[in-house]
Amino acid sequence: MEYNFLEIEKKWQSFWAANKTFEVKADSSKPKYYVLDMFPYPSGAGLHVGHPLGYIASDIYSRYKRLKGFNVLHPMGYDAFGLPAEQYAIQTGQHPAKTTENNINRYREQLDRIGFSFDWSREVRTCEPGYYKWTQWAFLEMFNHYYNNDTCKAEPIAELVAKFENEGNAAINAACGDVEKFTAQEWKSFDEKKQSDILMQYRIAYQGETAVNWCAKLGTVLANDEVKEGLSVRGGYPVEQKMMKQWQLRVSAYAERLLVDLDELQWTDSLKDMQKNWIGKSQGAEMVFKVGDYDMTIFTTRADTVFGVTFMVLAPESEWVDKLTTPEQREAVDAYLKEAKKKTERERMTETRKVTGVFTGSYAINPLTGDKVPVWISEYVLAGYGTGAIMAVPAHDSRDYAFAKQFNLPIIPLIEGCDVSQESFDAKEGIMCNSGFLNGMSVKEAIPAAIDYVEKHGIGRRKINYRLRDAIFSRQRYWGEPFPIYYKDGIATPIPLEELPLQLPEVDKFLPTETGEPPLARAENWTYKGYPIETSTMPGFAGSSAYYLRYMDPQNDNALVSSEADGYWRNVDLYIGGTEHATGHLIYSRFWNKFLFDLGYVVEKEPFKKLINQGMIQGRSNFVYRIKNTNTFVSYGLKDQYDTTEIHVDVNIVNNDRLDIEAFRNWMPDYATAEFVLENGEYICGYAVEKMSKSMFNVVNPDNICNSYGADTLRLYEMFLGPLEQSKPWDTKGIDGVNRFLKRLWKMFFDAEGNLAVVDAEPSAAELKALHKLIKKVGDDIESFSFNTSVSAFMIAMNELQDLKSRNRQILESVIILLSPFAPHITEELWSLLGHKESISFASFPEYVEAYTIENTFEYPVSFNGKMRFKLELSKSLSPKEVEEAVRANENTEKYLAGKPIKKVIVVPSKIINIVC
RNA sequence: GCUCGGAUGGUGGAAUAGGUAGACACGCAGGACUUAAAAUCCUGUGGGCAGAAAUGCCCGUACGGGUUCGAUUCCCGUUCCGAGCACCA
Repeated sequence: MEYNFLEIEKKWQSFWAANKTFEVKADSSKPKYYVLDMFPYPSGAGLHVGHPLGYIASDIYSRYKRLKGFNVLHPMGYDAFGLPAEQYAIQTGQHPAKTTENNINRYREQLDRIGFSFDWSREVRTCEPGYYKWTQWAFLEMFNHYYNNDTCKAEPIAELVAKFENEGNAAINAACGDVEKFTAQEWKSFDEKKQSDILMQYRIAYQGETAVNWCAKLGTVLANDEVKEGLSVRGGYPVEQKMMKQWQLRVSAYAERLLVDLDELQWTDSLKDMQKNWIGKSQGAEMVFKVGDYDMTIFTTRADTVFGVTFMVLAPESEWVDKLTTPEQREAVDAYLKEAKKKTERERMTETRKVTGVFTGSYAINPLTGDKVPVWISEYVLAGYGTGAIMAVPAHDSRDYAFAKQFNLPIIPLIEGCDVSQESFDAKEGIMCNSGFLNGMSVKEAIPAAIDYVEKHGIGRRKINYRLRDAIFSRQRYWGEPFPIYYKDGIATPIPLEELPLQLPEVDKFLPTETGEPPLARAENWTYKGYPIETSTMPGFAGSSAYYLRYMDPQNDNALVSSEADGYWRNVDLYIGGTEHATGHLIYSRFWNKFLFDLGYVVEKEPFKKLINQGMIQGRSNFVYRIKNTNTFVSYGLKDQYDTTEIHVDVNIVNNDRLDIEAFRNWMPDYATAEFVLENGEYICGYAVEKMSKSMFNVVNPDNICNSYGADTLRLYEMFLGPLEQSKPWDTKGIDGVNRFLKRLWKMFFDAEGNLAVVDAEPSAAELKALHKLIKKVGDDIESFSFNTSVSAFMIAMNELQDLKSRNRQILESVIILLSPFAPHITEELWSLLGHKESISFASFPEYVEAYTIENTFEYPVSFNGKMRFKLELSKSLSPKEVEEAVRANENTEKYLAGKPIKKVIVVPSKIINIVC
């Protein structure tokens, strides 16, 4: 009987679907386990072999947990809103809903072939109204709440209004924008518009003027994590800074909790570090400098260096710029601002070392020394961080130093013995000098002492700043969730909850209007009760921020998730996905969850307990070498004898770096008449490891692998390739090894005639030892996500059992249970051939019995003075004294010792004996 | 520039409470079966030296030091590669 994987895999995939094998219910009699993959954006290109890596790992873990008796929730869905579908729609006129659906269907076909144990009855798609109703709902909840810094949680905006009516806002400690103080009387005297504007400053989802990343080519603003090196992540188009009024989420209010709660998560340190850096907490002080009649506040982490301030610097966008520019300097300042504005973010970054700036004409008074210092404007100060203004200490900050050198400003060293003639001294160490009452202190003492001093004298206070900015939440695009907001006389007003979802309207074109408004402005009757509805849509991360909650209760029309479902499933126990979401999705999702936690909708304050980042699978590209100006190709080993051009060749027509010459001639018309210079009768290709992409002709499609080797082989091979979290190249040539393993496993169950040949008998000690070694290894490996070494362990165990000619039923049944998470189809088939009616998924993971694996004799390698010499066989573990006697008694070792005395005996239990003589 | 992570045969990779480095697999070489090929099975395979052979010796985990009876593993320094952040005061 042959191992017919095509038939077997099809059979069991249908079986699982028909029997709903992997559908789960909230079942409180069993412990729950929630395994989640980062759901894919269904792109037009389909899946390549790199995509399923994480899904295979999570599937192995899910199937393992089921065998261990857990009620496992393992769902899948699609992150279906997004730019590529819309860009494609603009080019082709096809509706993004249509292309998205086609892509989803293609994805589903590909996923189904790999044999995942997803509960597809819980599938979600972020672009479906039934789903995005809850995205809109969460947005409105954020709109209707503010962040109370005293209680450290989100609270209803209605409660805030009540406080305003009673006592004004003087005593309110909330995360908010710039708001003037007002009394209860004043609040009541404000008109509706003014009150609305004030409340907007407090809302968690709010509309505000801010510097945004504007991408002209995409026609939309982007969040910080959607921009890399001044270019948009999607498309790679230039991005510029622009002041715009946008919807934002007050993520910054949660900065401290997002930071602190990282401690309890089982995430890798590197990912936690990335989030910590992104949140960027820094402790320092705010200090007030008088400039004429104004009090200008700055933020510093080096309060100790205030005696070395020789100038001040404002960000070009700072509101102080206008106030402090003197008439004489007005022209120069305007010219500078105009230049600065013209630059894209990209240009600013590449010119990072170029020092630019302009003097405002005003002077500030150093509050400690009383010195008069000039106030400058420069791009190196950021408007969005701190107060947008700094005190410059050129002796101890390299950026201030560069500026001072450029514009010839004084530099005062503050640390004994430091040399600031060539560069600044940035380290926080040394003894203070030139610093009044701080003289003689170490820097570590001086920082708090300086802050204490300014606090006592009312010139400043302790302050913590975060780099984490509020998330820009609107996009001027079509293919996203519409905002459930309309403008009643210019006042942003929510559409009532019971009227959600607000469905995405049809438009004639997916482009901005002639007047530059977003595509939704093209929709007919895009109004609510006659008032205009918001025309921006929500960004990609909106729909992916709470999808893990929706899987718990996907059909619920009355709540995002019922409290019963949430109370049972709680949060994700294991989350697997790429590291590229470290500062985007994984921050937003944590924020979103904490907000819902504050409101009592969810019971856990963190969404993802354990997180594994699977590495990327890279492509292994092949090259041919064309002799310049000819159509002749020279083999890899001979290419240096010619002047050649390296050309990518499709890896599918290369086998083991040998080019299939006929296939190459047929590959592209240009090569039909190609000539070859061969070595040993073959054309050898060069290779390189690169990103898997169409343009490099190194894409390997999982469907092809399933057709020629089967899904079980694909699954095993992807795991066998290397550690899960490491990036590694795909190379199809190694796949024969795991395929051979499965074929040999299959053969173990049958005799030469093809009949099932399993023996019912008591297993031998040797068989039990091989099995229990495997149980231990596989169990430990799965728990630690070392799937590559467990695949090896299966191969080793099978070799051992083959040597023993084992056909023992008990042993083989246990082996296939162990293997079933990795290779579910072949093991289901064998399980059923062995007479089991139920799916192998309902079997139990075999118990490990240590007694079977214990050795009766110990073979100790014996080393003398560290050099390995002999092996010594002992019947049991011995003490050093007993070992010394055994060594003396042994012919070999005594020969080496030749009567010399033994100084010391070191015994490393069950590993090695070292004799020092 | 700052913060992390990594470097082991021709290839992917095993092995860390420090204890026989190179498991397992690919590739390669040789052999069996076959008219032949595929498939399958067996043997060998880090480098060097000696030997007819069994075998023995030396060198080897990016490089240079250190701790230790003993280091791929721990510590210090260097080089190279990868990822993230990027004027965050």
